[in-house]
Amino acid sequence: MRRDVFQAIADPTRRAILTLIALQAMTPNAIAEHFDSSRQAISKHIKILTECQLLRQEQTGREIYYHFNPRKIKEVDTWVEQFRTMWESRFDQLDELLKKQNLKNKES
Amino acid sequence: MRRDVFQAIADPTRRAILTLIALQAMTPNAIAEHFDSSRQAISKHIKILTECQLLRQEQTGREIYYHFNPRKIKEVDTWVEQFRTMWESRFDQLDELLKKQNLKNKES
DNA sequence: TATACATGCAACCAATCGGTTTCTCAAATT
DNA sequence: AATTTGAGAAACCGATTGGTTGCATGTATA
Repeated sequence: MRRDVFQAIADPTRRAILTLIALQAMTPNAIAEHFDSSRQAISKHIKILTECQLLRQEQTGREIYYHFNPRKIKEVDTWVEQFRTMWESRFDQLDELLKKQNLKNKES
Repeated sequence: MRRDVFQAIADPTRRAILTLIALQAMTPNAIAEHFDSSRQAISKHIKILTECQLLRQEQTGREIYYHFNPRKIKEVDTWVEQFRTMWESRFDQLDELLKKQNLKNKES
């Protein structure tokens, strides 16, 4: 049972659930109302998100409120981090770098 | 054929390929040497990464060099962005905020 | 206490995934 | 010209996925 964050956010429905829960903790029934799938299908998604700790439960009576855990989504950000400098260096910045190197070549 | 970036990076082998290619463009054979799977299995991963534009091809003779496309991985960053403020507001920062509010309450 | 409600779990199903082996094709090498 | 090499495509296979329906259980409510 591979249950890592990347596999969890691969599904668009699960990403939508996260966006929903991030705004406000909700019960499975309340979450399911936002989707066309059955309550059980949504419950399965919630289970997967909970198993990889993207959500945590808070039981009150017979209702279970699911809360979003920001720290876990940070793992994705950490992985993406290694590429950030690459898209931040735009073409014009690259051009500037090349110009400088040409200058340097001229000088030497 | 669902071919979005999130589904592409769900697989750990594909994430490793991206990390590899980000450093240097490589041919399928060169990539496959870094893994235990067969060349064809790696080729399938490359195909998926290419189809969602995380990689782009550059053919030279019979060899094909695969380049990393940073702009596409930015899509993941954009999605994660909506949660960033949530994990950046740590408990101590929240405590400070509460202290300030207490102060404000005292003053008023 | 009987009934309705909220939730989770199990069984089932078609589709997809990640891997393999085999084959084809074009380009390089001999 | 014959052979080797790099790469993609096809066929196949077991495991997993995402969905369904039906059932079990604990909690509120009439």
